[in-house]
Amino acid sequence: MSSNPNRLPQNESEAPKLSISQRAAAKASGAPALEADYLEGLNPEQREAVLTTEGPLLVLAGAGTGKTRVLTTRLAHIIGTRKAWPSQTLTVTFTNKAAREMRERALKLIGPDAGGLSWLGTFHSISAQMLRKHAELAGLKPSFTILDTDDQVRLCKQVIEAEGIDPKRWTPRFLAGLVDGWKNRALTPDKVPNDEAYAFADGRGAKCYQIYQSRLGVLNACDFGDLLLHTIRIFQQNPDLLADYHAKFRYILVDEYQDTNVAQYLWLRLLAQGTGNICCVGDDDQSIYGWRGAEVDNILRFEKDFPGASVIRLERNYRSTGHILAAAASVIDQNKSRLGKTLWTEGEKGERLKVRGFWDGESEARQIGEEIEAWAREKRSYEEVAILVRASWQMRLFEERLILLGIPYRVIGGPRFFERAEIRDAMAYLRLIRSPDDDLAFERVVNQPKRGVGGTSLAKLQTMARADGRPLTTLARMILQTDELKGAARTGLMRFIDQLDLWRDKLAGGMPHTELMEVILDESGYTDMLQKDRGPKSQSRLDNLKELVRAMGEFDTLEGFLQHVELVMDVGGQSGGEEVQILTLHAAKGLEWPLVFLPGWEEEVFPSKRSIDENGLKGLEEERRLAYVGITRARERCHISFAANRQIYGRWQSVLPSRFVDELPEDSVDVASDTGYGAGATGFGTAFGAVGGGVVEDLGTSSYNSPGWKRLQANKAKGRTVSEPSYTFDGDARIIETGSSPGDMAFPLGARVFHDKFGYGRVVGGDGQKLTVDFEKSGTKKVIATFLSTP
DNA sequence: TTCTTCACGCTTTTT
DNA sequence: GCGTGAAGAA
Repeated sequence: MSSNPNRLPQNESEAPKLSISQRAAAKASGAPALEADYLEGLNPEQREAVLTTEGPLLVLAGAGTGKTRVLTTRLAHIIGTRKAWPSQTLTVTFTNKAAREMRERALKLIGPDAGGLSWLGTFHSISAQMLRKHAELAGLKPSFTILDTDDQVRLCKQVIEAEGIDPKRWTPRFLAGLVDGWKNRALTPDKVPNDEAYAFADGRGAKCYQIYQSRLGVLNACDFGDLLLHTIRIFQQNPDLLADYHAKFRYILVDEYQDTNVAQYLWLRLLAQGTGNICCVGDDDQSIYGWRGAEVDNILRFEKDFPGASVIRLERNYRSTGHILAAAASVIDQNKSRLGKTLWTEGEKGERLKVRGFWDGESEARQIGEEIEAWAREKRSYEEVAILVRASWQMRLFEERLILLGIPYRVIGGPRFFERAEIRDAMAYLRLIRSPDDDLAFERVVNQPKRGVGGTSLAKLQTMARADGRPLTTLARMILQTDELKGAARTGLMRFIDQLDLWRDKLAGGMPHTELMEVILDESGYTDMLQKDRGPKSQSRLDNLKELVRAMGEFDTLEGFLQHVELVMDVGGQSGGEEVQILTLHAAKGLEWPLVFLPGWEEEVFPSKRSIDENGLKGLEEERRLAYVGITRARERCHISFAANRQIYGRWQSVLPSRFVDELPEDSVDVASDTGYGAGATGFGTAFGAVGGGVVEDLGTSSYNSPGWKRLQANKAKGRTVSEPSYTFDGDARIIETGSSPGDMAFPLGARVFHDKFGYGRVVGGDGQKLTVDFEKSGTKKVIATFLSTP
């Protein structure tokens, strides 16, 4: 190795050796360390291309093919061969977590002495970094604040009220969503298409957006979208500045390219115009963030967008068994718009996937609980197990079950630390001390805890502030000079302003920011308020505030802490030990487990009804990619399940198996026959038999057009064993709601039934042959259904 | 101003 | 079924 670390090596053999643990082994096998350790499985041309390609490069990396390895290895190679210094590379990810992991892995390869990777981060953090340098070019002060979703919505509310729009008809949340969507597509207020502006308050959409933007300017703030948009505009309007960045960034690397939105694409394209050395890694089949602006088209169009681009396909999977891959492939193959890859493995075919139908969510959870116990009996660990659900409300049943069984588990996701009300309140106090002009923070805590400054006083302040163009704190001081406010409002506001001044002085006087936080919570009465609240949540709120103080201690200054938190809305989570993981499919991207449960595969739950309603085929295909992501998380075993009846928002509903169940390949799937309910048939028939309730619901109307019925017939035609709903009904009676306690019939006691003649009723009895229903209105008990065969 | 009551609506999640 | 949020009551 060269003794002078600052001398640029003349050729690759002189490049610094790589400090990776397996280096010795690699050497023994005669292969250069990098390739042997990290790019195993690529053919020689691909290896060469990943490491040395100049110009645009797209790596299409299927699930489990080592996507991140490709990116880190390329980065390390560029730095290791001194094609660029670390500071001359730009590496972009979507999440802070991904950025952290990338940094760790890259530093392992290039060694910690190689210099900081100061331009490795998320789109937003890198944009913020740039924007703080050139804030004045965007009409901002470098100390601008970054608003989070909550602030955004509140600002939208103000805009709506100021415009005299009915906030019930046109909700602030909706406007915030529209603005967000426009920003994702890099549309400034003047560029919003007319018809879309009409989607809000009869054509006032673009105007509201305009006002929202000018309010942001006054507040010296931007939202997340602005971080990118301002940067893009600065680049467009200042070619010489852009040229500086072109000279600076010799290589650009992008992770998860399929998740980029229009703004991010433009941002990348501007920066890549310099060297053209942009390497994007992604998988079109794993694009699951369309609903927040990701454009799969970006990856589909890559070769057009970046002329002369090379494309590499990584299709060898190192993660899952053959059956799991076959199942995933068979599902994703139904999607029309995809680039197309075929994953393969040299590993075992492994176990077939299990598909099971259950009567309801409880029995599904019960069964999954048993499977996990069996897994543990095989001396395998709980942390190897994950339950992946479509929506977070589905988690509850599993939590309850695992608690009952005493199985340790952890829910991943859930409310973020910095989004909790108490944390946001505390943060608002800090923001107000840092910048007295932060109106949103002022509004948030001026009456929290209660100081007698209620809606009327605040509204008075706001109208005056708006007329005057001055921030709320300034106006509060002015109004206190007059006798505009009386009684509690006046004393409360005065005390608030005085306290703010006092705390600000303490900070200026050198009080550590952690101590200041404690003082604020104490003197403001916030802690008192929580301690007096005997609610079930108040203790955990107090704990959270303690945790906040602890987290603040990791930063030297208040300013450093605030700037970090605005971008990274998360606090370093404790990594779990021996725990089953429960998480959403979205949160599972990028992770893997030996044993994966995929419950709740029911039409309208997964694929989600709303997704299809709102986005049609596009929505459905995204749901299908979600199914693909789910299946490919499994290394060894994968259990898919669905129920016939499910409680959604407290209401019982009959549900049908997801169409994705049908898309699984028969050869790789076992359908269990122990579903218990339904008409008790076997094979795929069981699955659909169990769903008899769903078919029955529509009896007499459109049941023969329902997807469940059609599939039942199709399966019958294929010669599979199917079970048809085997009961006749008196009139047009239909099951509309089922009880939760399964009796020994297909329709448990308590099932709610509707009858054309008698109205609503509940199942009160039955003997496997007959169903007796008590009708609420008429008071008559009547046998309405007779089973042709005993279930 | 604050407390109480009813209506509503409700994916997925990051920055 | 539950939490939020806005309208009415003390």
